[in-house]
Amino acid sequence: MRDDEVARLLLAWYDIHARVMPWRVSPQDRAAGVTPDPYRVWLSEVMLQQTTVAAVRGYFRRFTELWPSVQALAGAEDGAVMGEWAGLGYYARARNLLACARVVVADHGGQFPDTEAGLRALPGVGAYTAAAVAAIAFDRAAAVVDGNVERVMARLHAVTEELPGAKGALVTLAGRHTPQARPGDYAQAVMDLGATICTPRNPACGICPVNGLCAARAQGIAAELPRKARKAAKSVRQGRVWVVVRPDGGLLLEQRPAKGLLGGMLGFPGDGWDGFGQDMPPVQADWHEAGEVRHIFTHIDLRLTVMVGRVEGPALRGQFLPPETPLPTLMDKARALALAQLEANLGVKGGHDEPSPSAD
DNA sequence: AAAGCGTGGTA
DNA sequence: TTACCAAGCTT
Repeated sequence: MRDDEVARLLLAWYDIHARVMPWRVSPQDRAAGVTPDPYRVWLSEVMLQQTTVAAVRGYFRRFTELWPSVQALAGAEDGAVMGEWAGLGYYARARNLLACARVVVADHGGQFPDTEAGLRALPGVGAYTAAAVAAIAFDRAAAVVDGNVERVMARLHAVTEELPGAKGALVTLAGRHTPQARPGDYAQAVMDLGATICTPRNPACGICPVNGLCAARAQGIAAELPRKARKAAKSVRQGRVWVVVRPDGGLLLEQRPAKGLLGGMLGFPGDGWDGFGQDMPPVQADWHEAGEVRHIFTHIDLRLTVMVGRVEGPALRGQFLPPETPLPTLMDKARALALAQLEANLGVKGGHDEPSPSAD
C-alpha cells in the first residue's frame, strides 16, 4: 500500500466520525483556524495515560475549572492537586503534573515547548505524550504511538511478533504513515479508530475505513493481534489499617511517602502491609473490626483488615482531617467500611460538630 | 530493562 | 472469579 493512503482514508473518516471531547478541537473547527490550548491538550494526555476517556472526563472538568491555565496550576498547593487527583490512580502523574507546570512557568515563560524534544524533557512527559502534544497542539508531524496505534499498526501490517519486542517495528510503521498535513487530526483519527472500531476484542472490520488495506484482516488474524507476552501473576498480600474517628467526625490520616505505592497521597495508618508503619495502632482505643477490604492493584492482590475506633485525645502520628477528605480508592473503601461499621454496630453517625481540620 | 505503579470496565 | 485491558512514565 502507499503509506499516505492510510492517512488519507483515516482523515476522511475522522472528519465524519471524530469523537467529541472537552479537550479536543473538532476537525471542522481546526480547519477554520481554531487552535487547541496546549495546556488543555497536555493535561488531557497526562490524565489519559493508561486511563479510559470515561474516567478522565470529570477530572478534566474539575481541574480546568479550578486551574484554567498552566500558571494557575503552577501556583496551586501540592495537597490541593493531589486531593483533586484522588481516585484517578497512578499518583506519580499528579506529582509530575505539578512539577511540569512549575517548570513550564519558571523556565519557559508559561509557554509549553512546541517541539517533541522540548516536550520530552518535561517531568511526566514520555515518548507518547511528547509526540501527542507536539502533533495535536502544535501540528508537528510526530509519530504518536500509544496502545491503540500499536494495535492498528500490528493489524494493518500483520505484525505477529510479540509485544513489547515488536514495539520498535510498530513505531517505525507508525512513522511511515504519519502525514505532513494535519498530523494532529491524524493522530487522533488513529486513536479513535483503535478505540471504536479496531478494538482489542471483536474488531468491527466490516465498517473499518482501511479494511481494504489490512493485512491481518486478509489473513483472518486481526482479532489475534497484537500478540503480547503473558503478564506475571499478582502477589497476594494481607494487611491491617486503623481508622481513628474523633467525636467531631475527624479522621486520623497520614501523608504517605512521596515515592512508591499511593505516593504523596493521604492514607490511614497501617501495620506495614505497604512497607511503612509499625504493627501497632496509632492510638489507644476500643478497637472494632469493621471487616475486610479487597483491592486489586496492578501487581498486588490486597486484602486489608479495617479496624475502627473512636478517640478523643491526640494521636502519635498523622493528623485529623475532615471525614470527606479526598482519598485514593483503597483508602476510600476502608473509610466507607469503617464508618458503616461505626453507624451500624455502635450507633454513631459520622460527625456531629463541625469537623475541624486542625492538626493535633 | 524489567518491574513498579491505580482504577474501573468488560468478557 | 479471573484475566485482560485503557491516549505510559520512571527508575
